[in-house]
Amino acid sequence: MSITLCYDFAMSDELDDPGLAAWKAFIFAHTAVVGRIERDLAAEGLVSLTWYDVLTALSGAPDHRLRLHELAQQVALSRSGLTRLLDRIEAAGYVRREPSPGDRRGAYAVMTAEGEAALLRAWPTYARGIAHYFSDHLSDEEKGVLIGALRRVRARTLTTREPDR
Amino acid sequence: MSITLCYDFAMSDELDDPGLAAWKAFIFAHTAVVGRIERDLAAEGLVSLTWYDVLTALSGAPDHRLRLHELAQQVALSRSGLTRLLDRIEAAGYVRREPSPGDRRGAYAVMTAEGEAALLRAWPTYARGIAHYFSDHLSDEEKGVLIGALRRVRARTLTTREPDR
DNA sequence: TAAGATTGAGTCCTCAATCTTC
DNA sequence: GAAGATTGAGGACTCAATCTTA
Repeated sequence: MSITLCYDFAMSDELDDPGLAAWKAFIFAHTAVVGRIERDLAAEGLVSLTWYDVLTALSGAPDHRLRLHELAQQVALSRSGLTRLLDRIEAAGYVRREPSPGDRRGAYAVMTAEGEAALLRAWPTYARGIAHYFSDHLSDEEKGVLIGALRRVRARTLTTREPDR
Repeated sequence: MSITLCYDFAMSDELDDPGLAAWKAFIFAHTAVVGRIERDLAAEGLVSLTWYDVLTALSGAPDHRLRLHELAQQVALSRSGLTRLLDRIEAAGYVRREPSPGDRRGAYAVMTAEGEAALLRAWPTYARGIAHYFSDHLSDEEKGVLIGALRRVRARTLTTREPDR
């Protein structure tokens, strides 16, 4: 992940100084906080953030099941990446694959009871990490600004469709 | 990287709702924007963000050189991770290793002229990405809040020393 | 032909063990 | 023994090619 950046080079025409400073603060903070939370989870033998994401996506889906390609999109992984990730999570017993009734090409990932239990086990240390490393250091006003600004940023970059890949 | 999260579980004692919403906005935005910038750089055959970080760290260091363990820390990589990364960047001709005069155990990474050129080539598309996907969508006030809040978050999580690893 | 999923090859990271020098 | 760096083994991701079904 990006830690350091650019810069004593000529500034870009399109990018101003506060814009660059905000970007640096953004990625530096991300690296620090996510790294710390990952290590806390690992230290207690809990599921990693990636596994957490998969289980959460399933947890929020109807019947706790999702088509593999939908799941891949939700966790921002390539299809093949998801295939292998799911192999590991399935081997751990937290999900199982089920054939799709209507379309014999496809499959569903379904969360098991063990998966739900793993999610619940991990949540307290995850929540503690978010609080201790992140939200405890923000005022209510700052939280509001972050929510508004960063949701907008995400929405705009997702809708700025690229050439297609 | 973490895309999705927790929750319709019981909230944590320590984590309030706006805190969680801010966290989600934060990591969702990061995934979207960084992913997009990485793809833009790759599409033009430029150095990845990781290589960029290494070259930038060297660019900002006295004499364009840094001890390997210092460099590892600056780019948030393990020592072995940095060793291998540097192998690749060195093979590309962007850095070279030099023995440390005072301490024969250690080595310096030194940026070459080619490395500096690669940095300069990548900067325009990187800057454009930061502007288009991130800072163009923020008001001046929001930039100010992000800078203040996220610098504080990073500083606190870096100083909250952990058991040591 | 195309869509869903998997496999093969290759990249890039980590931890633990090792080698060298302090 | 400890610090700096590398190596071995393995985990986890990507793109491109493949297989199956639509």
